[in-house]
Amino acid sequence: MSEISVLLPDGSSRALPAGSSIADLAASIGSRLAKAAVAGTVNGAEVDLTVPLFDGATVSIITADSDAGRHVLRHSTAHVLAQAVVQLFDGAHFTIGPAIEDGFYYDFALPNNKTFSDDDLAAIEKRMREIMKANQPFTRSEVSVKEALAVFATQPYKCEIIERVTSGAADGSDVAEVGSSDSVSLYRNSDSFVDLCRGPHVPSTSRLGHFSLMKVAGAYWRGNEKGPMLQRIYGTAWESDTALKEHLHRLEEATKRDHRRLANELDLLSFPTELGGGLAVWHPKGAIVRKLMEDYSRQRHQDGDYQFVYTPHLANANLFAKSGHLDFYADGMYPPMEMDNGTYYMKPMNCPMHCLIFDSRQRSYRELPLRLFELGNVYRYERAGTLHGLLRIRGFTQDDSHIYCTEEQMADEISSLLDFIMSVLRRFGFNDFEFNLSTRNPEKSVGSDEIWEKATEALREALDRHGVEYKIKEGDAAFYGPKIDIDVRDAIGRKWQLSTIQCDFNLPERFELEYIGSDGARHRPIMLHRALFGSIERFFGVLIEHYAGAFPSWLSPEQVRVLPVALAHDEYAQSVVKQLKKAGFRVDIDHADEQLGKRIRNAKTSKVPYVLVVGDDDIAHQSVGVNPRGGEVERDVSVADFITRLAAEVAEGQLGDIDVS
RNA sequence: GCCGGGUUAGCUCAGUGGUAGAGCAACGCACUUGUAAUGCGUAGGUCGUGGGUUCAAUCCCCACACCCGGCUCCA
Repeated sequence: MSEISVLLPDGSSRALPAGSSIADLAASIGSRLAKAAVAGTVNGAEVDLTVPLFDGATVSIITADSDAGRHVLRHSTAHVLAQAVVQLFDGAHFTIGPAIEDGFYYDFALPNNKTFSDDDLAAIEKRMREIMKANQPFTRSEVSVKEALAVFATQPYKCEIIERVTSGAADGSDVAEVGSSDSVSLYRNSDSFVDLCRGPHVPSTSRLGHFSLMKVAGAYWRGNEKGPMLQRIYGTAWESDTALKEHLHRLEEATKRDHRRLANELDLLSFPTELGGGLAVWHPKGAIVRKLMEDYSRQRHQDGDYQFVYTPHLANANLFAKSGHLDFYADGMYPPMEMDNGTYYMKPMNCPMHCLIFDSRQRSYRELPLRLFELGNVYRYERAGTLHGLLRIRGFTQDDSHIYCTEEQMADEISSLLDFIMSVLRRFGFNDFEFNLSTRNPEKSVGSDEIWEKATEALREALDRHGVEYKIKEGDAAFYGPKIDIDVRDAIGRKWQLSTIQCDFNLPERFELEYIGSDGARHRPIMLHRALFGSIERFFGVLIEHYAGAFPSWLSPEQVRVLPVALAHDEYAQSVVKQLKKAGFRVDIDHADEQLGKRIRNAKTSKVPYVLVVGDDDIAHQSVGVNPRGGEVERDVSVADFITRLAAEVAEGQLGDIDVS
């Protein structure tokens, strides 16, 4: 019997009978591996477990509990979803169904523009489980384009995909479905169901099952809002029931820290219907946190040689015509107000006004870099369906700065900005940063090749100088210049885009900004836009979710709550409150008209960092019982001691306990 | 803006073609309590807004506002 030898990822080689597959290889290594294997790679390409191996191949086994393995499970589950829908809904057209983070989706078009209901979802899930129980093998085949078009004669979307791929017009999503060669690969898992797919897939439907259909939503075909609206079914799928349960549990935890829910529960702010969509009012407790955020921001900007400016909320339309924003973004601005002396708009950004300040007198190179800073209120008419609590809002406040500098100063300025940004974000408990460099989109940009090259290089240099890793987002820049975006990860690992540094070659041009150089000649400055929080509102929303509402003591609206054990201790409690207030803390008293346990509970659910309980012993010793959020009770702490400790914690910006449960 | 689902007491939510209920919160009384829910009682709602169908609408239909989940968009 002839043998072949294959190379494994650890560098070892393994002999197998000729004709062996990856499944055979896995079985020869161990039964657990065989059970966990869902696909493999041969010379780097992902393939099905059943593919026969050849002598000298480099082979790896993809197991269900790896990222690649889960991807295969999810994609295969998506196929079964399509199969179930096609079986249950006569005349349904199926389109594409990729694996995504944590799961998969599949897009369908139902006859007569029908839509799926929750009951439908339950029925579909039931059918999927039947298909999985039936243990149908996924069988791959390659057919010609002509044959494929015949197979999918009743599926117009599939035909469109096939035609796009073969005509070379395909994009990434098409290729994932089909592959990109002259032939088309199909996966058939019963006589009644076949789908276009590049694969790989699990060997049979019985390998699936730890999944759940999550929700149904509308989605445009090809993401084109002028195209047809399809019905998208989202699901999640995992390698085990345990993993599935953990995922569902994570979703529940994320719901608990939803900033809209917590903002309401903690009485921070609200979105009154009477105000209109996307507009918030800040209640006293939210306003305290906001003020602390703003105070901190102002202090840091003052230390960083920024100059503070103020500009109005309204401007004559001429200003936005000059800046070019009216041409590009009129739809996203609140409608114009016609006045006696012209047309006015709410400002959707502060930059044009800062340019006016720069241009208000002649500028010297000696003034550069000139850093103008404003907590600027702007209004953008975000489309109704896009509003999302504080994260997408119509009236908001940017911690906005525009820095005017020379080309030579650009790299240093950007580099120190990166330090500045990270230092500020760390104060708010963010330590995990990701950087993205967005480069020019040649189809949609202003400015010379030379200046784009220079600016992109300056951004790149600043990133390199910090030794941080970054992703390039090709063509993702604004039309006026390249940018760096900074994402942070929160306490439960979710990613948020917060800060941005953008180069702008457009506004200095349009406003004809100039400074006098050391050579006595006029030069055009480079303009940098940058925001650290992005918007105060959005940042606050992210902070609420990051801390799950349990703000660190320096930010907490109520830092201490004092509870007298009984009425007799009220006077002493008041004196403790007085001392704490004198020390500058935000403190409340909760009188003894309810049981102590109840009042402790109330304080805990309000997420107050420190509960102080005072009774007879404390009056005798001038002490307090300290019950810290997320910590152990400590009795007989002297008031002076507690003040010293809390003062140190607040001053050092100790970030308290981040609830990562 | 598009596709779905919603809007009932301060909050979280039940419910019905014959004008409504729970828990928590509020208020009152009793209890005076040493570390996460004391007991009893009281009050509180034009059932999002405006039309329509009906003898009768919180419930069915239409429009609008706002919210939620997605899509698209995000200077």
